[in-house]
Amino acid sequence: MEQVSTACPSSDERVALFALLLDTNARLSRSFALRLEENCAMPLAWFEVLLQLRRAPEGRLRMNQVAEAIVHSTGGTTRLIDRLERAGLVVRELCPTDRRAIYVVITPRGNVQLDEALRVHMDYLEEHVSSRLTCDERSALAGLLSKLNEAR
Amino acid sequence: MEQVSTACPSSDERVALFALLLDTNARLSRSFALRLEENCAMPLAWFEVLLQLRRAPEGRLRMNQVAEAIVHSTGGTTRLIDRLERAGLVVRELCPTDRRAIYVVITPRGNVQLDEALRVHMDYLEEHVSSRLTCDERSALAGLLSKLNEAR
DNA sequence: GACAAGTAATTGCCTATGCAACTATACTGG
DNA sequence: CCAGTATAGTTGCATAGGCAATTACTTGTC
Repeated sequence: MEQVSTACPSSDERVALFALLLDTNARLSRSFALRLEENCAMPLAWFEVLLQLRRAPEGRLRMNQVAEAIVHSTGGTTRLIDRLERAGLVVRELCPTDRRAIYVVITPRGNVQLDEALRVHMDYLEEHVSSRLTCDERSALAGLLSKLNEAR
Repeated sequence: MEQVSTACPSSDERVALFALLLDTNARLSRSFALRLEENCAMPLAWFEVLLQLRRAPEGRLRMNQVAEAIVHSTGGTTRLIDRLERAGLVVRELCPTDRRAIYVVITPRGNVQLDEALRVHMDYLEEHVSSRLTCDERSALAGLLSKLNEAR
């Protein structure tokens, strides 16, 4: 009647779900990152930053907001933005009301590159997402991920 | 009638879904990795390897299977297994029928540590998954992720 | 207004990991 | 059986990223 130990949790349904999430994410990001690198010579992290900047209401974010948005440490974000700035895709701007803060702003060149990357992204999504999930399934998935992702 | 450019895809529903997947994964793995490190002094990658080994039918996997299972390069996997072996959690075993191949096998010590890590994992899942998704929602999510994750 | 505590960003240092080159072994067709 | 090709794993090298310490600024308290 009794299982190996604490009811053998390695086959628990939630353990499997967590593993599946990691796995799905790893495979999709990996294959998309590869395609993005091949077609646009752009690392996935750059794409994430540029996308977050475009989505931001003011079209700009502060360093710590970038870090939060892409789930990086602030230290890592500093260097990531260094690289993006060196590539001319973003610029740092001082904040007039708080001299500690720095805004990250996308440049025209950054916008062009993001548009290009988004075209590649749409093709990728067509192949890897639209072909596997219907529109209803996609919105169901989005809803579930949102719930799972809720801050406490 | 016409949008900014290719129909402004940065707000496309699928783009958002992809971003949400990255984000959810990043937040959950980060917070779980932190907890695992605090409570078991075990990196998330070690946990993934040990879990995959326990799930494997024979209780062992070859190097390339480990790499595939955890979505790492083979080079990265070599060194990851180096570290796990140095910590005494797995051992490498020669394959009698193919002298190129190497089996990775979990040790008793590895099993003990994995059990401990699984307890921490279950607590984590209780807090972060069970509290946000019902059982039905979890299985719906698993189904959707599986479809999305399907190899072509 | 001065001091303590809090916050934003950067930096030093370290580790993990990817890619490509390499070695060793296995398979395949003549 | 040999040559050529494919496969398994490891290594050199380079880079991205985390953590903790640091600097600079701000806010709150008296």
